[in-house]
Amino acid sequence: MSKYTTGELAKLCGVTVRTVQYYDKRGILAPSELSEGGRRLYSEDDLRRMRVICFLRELGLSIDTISQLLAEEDPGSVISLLLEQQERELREEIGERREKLEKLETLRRELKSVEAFSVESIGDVAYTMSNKTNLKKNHLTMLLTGLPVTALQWVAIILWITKGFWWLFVIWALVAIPWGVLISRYYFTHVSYICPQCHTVFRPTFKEAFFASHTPKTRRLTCTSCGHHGFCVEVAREEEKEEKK
Amino acid sequence: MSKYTTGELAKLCGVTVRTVQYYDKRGILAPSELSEGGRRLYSEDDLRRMRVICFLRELGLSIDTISQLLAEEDPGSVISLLLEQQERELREEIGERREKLEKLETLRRELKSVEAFSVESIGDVAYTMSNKTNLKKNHLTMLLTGLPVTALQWVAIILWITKGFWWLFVIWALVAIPWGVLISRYYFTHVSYICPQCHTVFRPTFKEAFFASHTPKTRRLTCTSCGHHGFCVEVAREEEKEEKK
DNA sequence: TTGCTCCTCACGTCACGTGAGGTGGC
DNA sequence: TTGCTCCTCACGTCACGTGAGGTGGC
Repeated sequence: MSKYTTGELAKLCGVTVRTVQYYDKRGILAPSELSEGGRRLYSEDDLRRMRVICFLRELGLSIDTISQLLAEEDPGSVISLLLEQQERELREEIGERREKLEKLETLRRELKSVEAFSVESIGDVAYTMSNKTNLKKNHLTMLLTGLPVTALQWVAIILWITKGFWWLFVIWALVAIPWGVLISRYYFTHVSYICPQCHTVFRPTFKEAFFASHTPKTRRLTCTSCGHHGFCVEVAREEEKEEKK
Repeated sequence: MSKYTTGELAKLCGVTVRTVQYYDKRGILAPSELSEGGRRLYSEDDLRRMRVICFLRELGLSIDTISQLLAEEDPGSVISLLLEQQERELREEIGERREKLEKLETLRRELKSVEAFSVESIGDVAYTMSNKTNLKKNHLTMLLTGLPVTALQWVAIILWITKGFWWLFVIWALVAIPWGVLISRYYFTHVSYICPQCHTVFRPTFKEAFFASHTPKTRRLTCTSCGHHGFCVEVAREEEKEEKK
């Protein structure tokens, strides 16, 4: 019956000597014998137990869980539960990491388009990312309410060309122009802009926003906080809260 | 210019007061002002910085990485690298967890078929899992070397039936029987068995193994270590090492 | 005055790793 | 005697959380 020293056991199980000592300290694997000099001596049975412990650790079970399992008088009844729980936890962790990965990729993509980079730019991107769904909702509303007007426009144009009903187009224009103003007014009360200079979220005047040149995500505006003039990123406006003094 | 207390800042960023205090201690976000009573007061700029920190933490960046990033005089040049590195790490972690999940599922499946469950059964399953590829290699070898003999068998049978060449079948038998013995001998020198009683890996005699009843993964044998008789799980034999006294 | 919030200090978490200073065993 | 391995003790890692005992500010 050969006995193993701490180092031998460690090598056989692919861990360090400190890990073996630590498992002893944690009471999860005590050596079955001690030499006169106080050195740990492990038996064949100890080795088997150590291998089980290392295997379970590789699966991510905590030392507490393992010691609970080893102390159980009927391990068969709980092992399944513990393993299932561990599987659930791993699945959750994978999900979390996937979300983080997606956010990281978005962040990296968005940061590429930032011209004047500073640490606060990260905050801007974070802000746009967090309220992206609200902004999308706004855009969808615009699109849906715009559809009937656009349909009317095409009908008017087609009837003008085919039947010569030019007055129908005039009627459309009389409807569409006030409608455009109204819907824009509604829209601009539901979005704000981030100044790339001072990183404040501000609301431009309706007139400036309405006539400003823009891209799908930005609009050339003057910051009401620092006076900077340039393209500002559009975000959904936070719902109003009563102002604290 | 309103100022935020520790608690307000914490609430606005969705963290605890202790986290805010900890970030101060780590030198990553010092309050821009202290009250006469020694309480931390955070400015609007501090809030923005805190939001950036929290966002980066949500992505899994370490505080050291973040503080390195914030201290950089030109963060734009390193942010991309740091984010990519974080993505790599996340991908690695996802891979690790996937592997663990697979192992866990295999373990759970295998444990269901164990009749006399004890903690050491986990060790047995771990052992069979770790040398599964070697065992598969053995089985593949058997299959490939068996193919020509099987082919010959079918040819002999068909010619016997269609042409009446019964002597061809006799020749086949004269080749096949010694071949079967030889290949079996080869096979049994490359596998071992785990005793479900004492969990030792042992080698049965050729004769016992050859005539023993078996399933695809097990064989009914007598353990050379504890004398237990029953179905033992087949595993690939470890390569020989010189024995230590 | 009474809650509430905030303060610091020290220790705990988790599974070890590191370093120091000493010693057993071949 | 000389390396090598092992021993214990104390402290570090990481990002906080917990609890104690005290205090500022409304």
